[in-house]
Amino acid sequence: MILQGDCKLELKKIDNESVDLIYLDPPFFTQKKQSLKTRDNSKEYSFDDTWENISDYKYYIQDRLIECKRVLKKTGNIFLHCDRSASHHLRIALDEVFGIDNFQSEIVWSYKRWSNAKKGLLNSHQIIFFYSKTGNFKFNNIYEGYSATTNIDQIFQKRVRDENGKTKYKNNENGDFELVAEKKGVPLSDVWEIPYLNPKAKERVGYPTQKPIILLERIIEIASNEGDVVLDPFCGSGTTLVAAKLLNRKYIGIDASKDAIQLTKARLENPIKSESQLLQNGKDSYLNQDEEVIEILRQINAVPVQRNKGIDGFLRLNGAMVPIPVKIQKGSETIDEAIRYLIKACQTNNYTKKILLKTHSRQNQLLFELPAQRREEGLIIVEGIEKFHQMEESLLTF
Amino acid sequence: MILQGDCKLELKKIDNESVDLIYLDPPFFTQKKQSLKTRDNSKEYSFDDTWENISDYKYYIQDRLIECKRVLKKTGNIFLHCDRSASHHLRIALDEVFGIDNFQSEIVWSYKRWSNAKKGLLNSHQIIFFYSKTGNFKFNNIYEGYSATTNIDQIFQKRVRDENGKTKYKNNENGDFELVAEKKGVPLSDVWEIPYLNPKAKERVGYPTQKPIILLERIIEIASNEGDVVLDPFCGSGTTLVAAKLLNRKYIGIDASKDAIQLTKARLENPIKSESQLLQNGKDSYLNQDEEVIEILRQINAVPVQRNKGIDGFLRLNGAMVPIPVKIQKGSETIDEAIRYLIKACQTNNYTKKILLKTHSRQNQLLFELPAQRREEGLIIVEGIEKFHQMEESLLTF
DNA sequence: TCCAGAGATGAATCCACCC
DNA sequence: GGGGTGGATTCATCTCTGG
Repeated sequence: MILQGDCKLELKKIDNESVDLIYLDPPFFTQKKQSLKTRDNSKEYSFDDTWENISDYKYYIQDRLIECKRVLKKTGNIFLHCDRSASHHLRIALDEVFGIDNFQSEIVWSYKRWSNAKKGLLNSHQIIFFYSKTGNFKFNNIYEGYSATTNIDQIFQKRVRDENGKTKYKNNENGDFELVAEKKGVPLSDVWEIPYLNPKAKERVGYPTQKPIILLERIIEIASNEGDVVLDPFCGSGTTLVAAKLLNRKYIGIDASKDAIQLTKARLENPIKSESQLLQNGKDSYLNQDEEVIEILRQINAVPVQRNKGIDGFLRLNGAMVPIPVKIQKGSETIDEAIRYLIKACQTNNYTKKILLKTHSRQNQLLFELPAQRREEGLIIVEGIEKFHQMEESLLTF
Repeated sequence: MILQGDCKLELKKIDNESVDLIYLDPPFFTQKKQSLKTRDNSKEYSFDDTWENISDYKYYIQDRLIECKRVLKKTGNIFLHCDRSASHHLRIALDEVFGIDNFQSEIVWSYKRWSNAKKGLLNSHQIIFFYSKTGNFKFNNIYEGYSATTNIDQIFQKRVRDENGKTKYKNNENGDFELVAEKKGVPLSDVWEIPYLNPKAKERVGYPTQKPIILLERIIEIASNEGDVVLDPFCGSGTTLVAAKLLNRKYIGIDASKDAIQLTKARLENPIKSESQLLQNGKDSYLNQDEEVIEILRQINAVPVQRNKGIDGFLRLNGAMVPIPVKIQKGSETIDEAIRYLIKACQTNNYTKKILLKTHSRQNQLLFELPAQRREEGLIIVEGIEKFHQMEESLLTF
């Protein structure tokens, strides 16, 4: 079900205690108008969310939270996605409406993001508060694997308390240990590292602040079951509803904007979910350099580059990375091959210099001479790390 | 300088605008008395922190924050380490004392922790608020390496705006790109993954809520310079002061407890910092299993175990891990060697069963027969994955 | 001195194309 | 066709300028 209008009014159409899970991503407390055009410039979505002051904003949210509480079942849960500038006020509103005792978690959604020139730390997380309606709330535990540093042997051992009341692992009269029957794994943490929705992702529909489907899926999975009713009173582009549909939950979405409603309906008919390489393979799958190369790069104080066969790193000058690419000749490469890879990788970027660090020479390469054409292209061959350090100053001019 | 007493009074002894950096880890808002004994039970540190209600607590903190603001230089910074149950109230106190505009960051300190049986998400982060006294605050940018997925070639390119005002990378008449001079790296994020101080770390002095030195070092590095004055009005075991000393900052510590002051003084004379393997080598260094083994474990639905030469995993029954260790015979191991490793790894834990999955047999092992003694010890040799699946039901009884 | 709006920023990561 | 890599796109941005 999708409703258009202010959720304060629209929520009144929903029965008492009929919803299992609510996710809200309310407008932020900003003092300026936000807008963003879609990629093809066909549409402009904007928020005209200006409140006089923070307490107006708090009341605005609180009013709607009260309605949310009414429609929520006794076993229901609510997740409030917060704005960094007002999260503390929102939590106070939640405390007042749902009660301090029903606070369950402060979830940190952490991600990597393109940076900006801001003075200070790069802002790369958002907060989601998780409250329940009562102490008897639905929750599906998800377990993850143990950390590689965990001594898994030990956690199977039963424990006892010593004379001071501290627990220790128990061993029986033979010095052996007694075992517990089973371990389920590590419960899901409240810090979630989920990649930010990439600017180029197909999943993107051109709506500002669009959330990754996988974030909503996780919330829906832990806090509701199949067939349950999921409500999003500020549904925007409809990510929550798409996730709910994919997980076989019923859904109710509300938004004040006609455009948003239209977009949501279209998305529900054809839900697209990005298949993130990063999520599927893990970030380690991108690391393709062997330790030897990393070590040489460290010795010449270069920044390592992954994801590129022709360039292994860039040089550093006064701590900053400068556009002078370096390739380290691999054990399996002849000098000719190494040159070819490096030149190819540089062909569209006209670096004034490119450096090949020779690490070995085979019999048939002793007489190798660098062709004039290559020298013109700025290719410099350095014979080993020691030589590199001798030449370093001249190499770093460009 | 180290002062004993309530910091509200002791702070009055400090001159106006004389401190560069303040870090506070105030007592938490709990309704019960906290206490913890040292490892050898020789001493008991306790907090008698009970406030009637949250607003009493807020005023208690706010009073002290006002004094903090007075002693802080105009270029100074303050970091407030929060308790999860009161962080929102503390931030409101900070807003009131330092001003909303001087809010710089909400830092998330995230760590792995012993799990508990709590229903819901495992609570594994703490919040530190970072406020400055004015807009002109000290800040040392720290840059980190680029993500492995970043296209480093590209970020060296200059850009222009297209007709719609969107930026794109610029190429000149030849189709080549123009380059920017240098890149510094990725600014430090506001989510810090720092291992929790291990209960057995040398660094531990037996004081409750002790923080890792490295956490304090990072704060001190980004927000002050050498020779600056660092103040901790609730210095506890003195971690802040130790970190300040190690980084050549001057320090002032205040604590109400005589024991805490004594401990701090002792620590300052002989600062010990854990050399965490985890921190130095990164968590990937613990992953010592090759992909082949991981793949076999996946096929037999076992939980992989790192950090152990004799046990590669534990079996799973109905999704939960059970205490039946498995070893996968490696390509380089004879069956005898594999048995020896497995038995050795199991010697202190009397697992009723231990399983060796044979993956290959060499000529001289075709006639191998399991000695009776080994069978008594519960060792079962399974010849390959297919065989494992045939026997699975019987293997999983114990 | 303050505020609004223009202009500069900068790396993450998915997509699409190319061997 | 499948792995590799060049390219596109983003900002509930951030900073700076000018009135």
